[in-house]
Amino acid sequence: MGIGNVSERRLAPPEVGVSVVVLALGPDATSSRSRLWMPLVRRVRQPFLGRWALPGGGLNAGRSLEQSAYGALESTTSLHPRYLEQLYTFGDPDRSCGGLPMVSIVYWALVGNAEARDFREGDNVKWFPEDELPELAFDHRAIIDYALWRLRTKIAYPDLAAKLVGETFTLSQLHDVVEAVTGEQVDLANFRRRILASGELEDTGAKERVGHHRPATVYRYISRAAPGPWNPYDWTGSAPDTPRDARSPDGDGRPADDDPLSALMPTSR
Amino acid sequence: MGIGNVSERRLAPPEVGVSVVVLALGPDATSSRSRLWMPLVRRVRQPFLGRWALPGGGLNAGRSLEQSAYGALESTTSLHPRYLEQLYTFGDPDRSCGGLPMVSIVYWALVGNAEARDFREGDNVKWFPEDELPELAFDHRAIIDYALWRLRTKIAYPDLAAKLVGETFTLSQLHDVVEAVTGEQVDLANFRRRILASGELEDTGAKERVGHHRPATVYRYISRAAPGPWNPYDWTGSAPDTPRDARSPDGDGRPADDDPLSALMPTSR
DNA sequence: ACAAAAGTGTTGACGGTACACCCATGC
DNA sequence: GCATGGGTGTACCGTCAACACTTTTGT
Repeated sequence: MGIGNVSERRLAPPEVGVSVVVLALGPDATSSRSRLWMPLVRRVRQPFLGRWALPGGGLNAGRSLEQSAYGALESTTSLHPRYLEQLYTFGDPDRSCGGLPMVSIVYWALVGNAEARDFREGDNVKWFPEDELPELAFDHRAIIDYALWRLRTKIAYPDLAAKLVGETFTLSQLHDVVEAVTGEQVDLANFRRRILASGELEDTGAKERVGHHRPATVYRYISRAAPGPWNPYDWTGSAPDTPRDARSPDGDGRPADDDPLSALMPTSR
Repeated sequence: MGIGNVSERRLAPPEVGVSVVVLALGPDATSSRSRLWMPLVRRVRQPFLGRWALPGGGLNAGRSLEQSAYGALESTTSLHPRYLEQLYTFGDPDRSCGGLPMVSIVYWALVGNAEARDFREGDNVKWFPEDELPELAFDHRAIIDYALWRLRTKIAYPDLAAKLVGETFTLSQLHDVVEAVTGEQVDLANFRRRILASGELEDTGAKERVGHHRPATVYRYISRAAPGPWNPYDWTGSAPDTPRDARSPDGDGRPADDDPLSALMPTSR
């Protein structure tokens, strides 16, 4: 543990870890609408002992960064995200707050309603609504803001909303998610057409009645994965179904600044 | 965060470093057009001794990641990029090739014609055209492919093309850059309109005569950066892109472009 | 019949593409 | 004049927002 004095620390290799910003839909006390919640864990060490922080952990040798993120999330919160993507790597010196230089590879994740129930709440692990966060350790507040920005700019893509809402859903539910995330109103009629035209939704045949009105057809998200050599990991080896949708680098007309990494990562061979 | 709030770090800390994919325009032996070139350095250690690899280095304690990338680039190639952005962090176990676990925080950079002349070529540092790369060390080939993909999908934004071509330029030059990068033909008339309509170009008043024909007006890129400090809650995703320059990090090394990180990085204090 | 949500049709604005056309310059 | 690249005009097409409209359900 005790690694010498300050001057020695500056030369020491930096600490490296992964952190995860996890986002899920939850109730809004007032408006009956949904809003975003995220799990935080209380720190049990210095610095920032007692402060809330993002779930995270060290790198597991022998596992990919993504697997490490998945594992860190599972061990701290027992959550199994439906979506997991690298966000950014932070490593500026002044974020270490006097400690060792600290590099955090941050992922962001979405969990559906079903998965969110796996969550084990405790004194040191709790959900917080996105707009009522406590004081956070390190620069985690800024990281969260960035993750939220990323979600809001990408939520237009059907798959992201689908990850948040769950396995199957009606178009109204999907629509509500988008409105809850962006905070803006979206014309339902046009939303419906756009989404259906994307070809990424499949009619399950089921119908769902919300009120006592006309039932809505229930859809499922289908990944239009490239037929190529795609290796569906299997982050944990234990997760029953963690279908991460494969998105081909160019296969679809998606301009997104998204990652084709899936296809070119060394594992894909 | 990283400082294992849960499981202990089981193994030795991984090696951490930065690497940079540098892209610049250069001549094409045949077609008189331009194509992309990039500098590589020959490894002088195991593993992959003698193989070509991306310029890179370790993290400098007391410096931001971006500054470390900038510094690594300067010390290996003496290049000063006009644009520098974090690309992705690689850390899968099978990229270490039997050595220690290795995490590479990869940046990508653009240098203009003027800056490219600072380059010191040597036996162990050379430019290579993008489509005639030698065998590369580690997974650097895949990393480069990803950086190229990123460039090609983002080149539509005027600022990127401007970084490649230099301080001032004619619309034809800018157009040539885009065609060289994407490999596709772009209607010049429409290109001109689109670019000018973006409001990111400014007429310098100068004219430039290439052949013995009508002189072309010379433009300069002007960043439409929002004046004043951003409100972290203002990102509502409206602005898809906020151009920026990568300047010498002793000013302020700021990250990325399509993201608001610039505003929230700890250094901004 | 009525209310409320599901789902459809229609229109018009806007942005981008294709391509014809005029302008400036040196020979 | 004529060749060459710089620069403009215009018609067309696809996409999407706005919003009126029809359908299906339970009471």
